[in-house]
Formats: sequence, C-alpha cells, structure tokens
Amino acid sequence: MGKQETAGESIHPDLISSVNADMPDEELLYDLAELYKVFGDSTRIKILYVLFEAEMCVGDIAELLKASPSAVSHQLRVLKANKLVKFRRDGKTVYYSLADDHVRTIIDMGMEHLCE
Amino acid sequence: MGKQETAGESIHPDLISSVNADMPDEELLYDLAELYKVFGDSTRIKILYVLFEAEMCVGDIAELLKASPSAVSHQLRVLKANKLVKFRRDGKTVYYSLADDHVRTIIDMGMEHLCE
DNA sequence: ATAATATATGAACAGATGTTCAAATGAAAG
DNA sequence: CTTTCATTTGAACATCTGTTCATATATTAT
Repeated sequence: MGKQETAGESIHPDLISSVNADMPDEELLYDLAELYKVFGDSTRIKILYVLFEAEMCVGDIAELLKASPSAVSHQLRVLKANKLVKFRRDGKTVYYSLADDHVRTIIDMGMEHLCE
Repeated sequence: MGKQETAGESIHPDLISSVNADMPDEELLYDLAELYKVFGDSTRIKILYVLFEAEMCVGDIAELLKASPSAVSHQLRVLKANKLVKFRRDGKTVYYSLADDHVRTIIDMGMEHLCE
C-alpha cells in the first residue's frame, strides 16, 4: 500500500544525464504539442482536408462539414492563429486556403501511420 | 440580430459536390484526429522525444520529465494504445521504445513547421 | 440610411482530458 | 510466503475545449 513519489533514485543515472543534455527546450516541446493539438480535432482536420481540394468560403465549408458557420469560423480562427490557413476577402465572402505544404505533409504522415 | 442556422443555400453548389466526392470517410478523419490528439500533449511529446534517444524504463522517464511514475505510466498507456511505443519486460522493470519511424517523421514535420 | 448577407466574436454550458492519490498487480529476493 | 520495488490501474477532481446561441461587425445593394 505504498505511496508514490516524484521519482526516487535513478535506475540508470548516466543514461538520464546523457538524454537530459540532448532534450530540446521545455518551451519548444510545449509549442510542438500545441501545434498537434490543432490537428487533434475532427472538425479542424475536415476543414484542412476540404482545403486540400480548393480555396473555399466559410459557408461552403460549413455546408460540407454539416456544421454551423459559427463553429467553422471559430475553428478557422484557431487554424489561422497557428498559421495553417490563410484567407482573402472578396466582398462579403472570405475565402480560406492552406497556408503552406507542411500541412499536407503532416496529415499525410498521420494517414500513413493509420493505414499501415 | 439574425439567428444562424446550419448553412442555408450553397454559394458554390458545384464546388461542394465535387469536394464532397473526394472526401475520405468520416470515420477515417475522426481516427486521424484521434491520432494527432495523442501528440497534442506535452507530457507525451516529451516521452516520445526521450525515446528518440534510447529505450528507457518508466522510472527513468518519470525522473527525466520531473513527473510522477503514475502520470508517465498513464500516458505510456495512451501511446501504446496508438501503437506509437512498444515495450519489453525485464524483471520488475519495463522498458519502452518507439514503435516505428513514423513517430520520428511526424514530430520532425511539426518541428519544421514551428521553426520555419 | 436601411436592409440583407457573410462572417466573426463572446459567454455559457457540456463533455473530454491529465494529474493526483490510493490501492493493486507482477516479479525478484530474503 | 512475506517483503520490496517497479509499474499499473481506477476514481476523483480541476482544467481545458468545442459547440451553441445571441449579438456584433463588415460589405454590398436598395
């Protein structure tokens, strides 16, 4: 019925110091997780997938996803904040498109892992 | 002060049908988001990064991350369920390692996007 | 100006998620 | 078989997240 503490003595002390030296900054790893969090929602994944095909306006995306324009707009905001999509305005309509090709590559890698 | 519904009439009906035809299954997109959700937590990202360097046991990982063995074990469970890590037992100790090279590639892509 | 349309935004609420704490395995040693 | 150590597991709890609803902004047309 033991209590559990935040790690006692190392089993492999030298391994620990060696790995510790090679670790990226805490903050960078945090940002990386934040980036993947963006991909970790099916609404946002669908939006990105839809934008693989063509530039598209909010209303069309909403109809394709069977979601409300508001929900889509909220998620586009997140994608925008993470530089995954860009947009241009044409009158009342706002067209969104993929910001760069990393997006496609990252998603393709995930698909590959899933479908192996 | 309009109310907002789940999309009225399409602005670009033909674009919508064309894109709709090319969309992967709802379920596949959902699974893809689930996969990225796994990368979307800094504890799990750190674990993966640590395992880039070497096979390692739970206690060592916990010490490296300054986290409790319990928290690490919970997250290793998630990584295991998603086939991102594998493990072997040696006496009382359980050693974890990366399941395959997709993990590394996916994380590298994310880093590239962050650091561009 | 006013109305109409497309999108954006803020607050609120429900559901998901990660950690902690306590207790339970599993494996080796005495 | 009992103890000890490493890991696992389950429940509880606090936090985070995505949607909805109501409202606001932006742009064009009347």
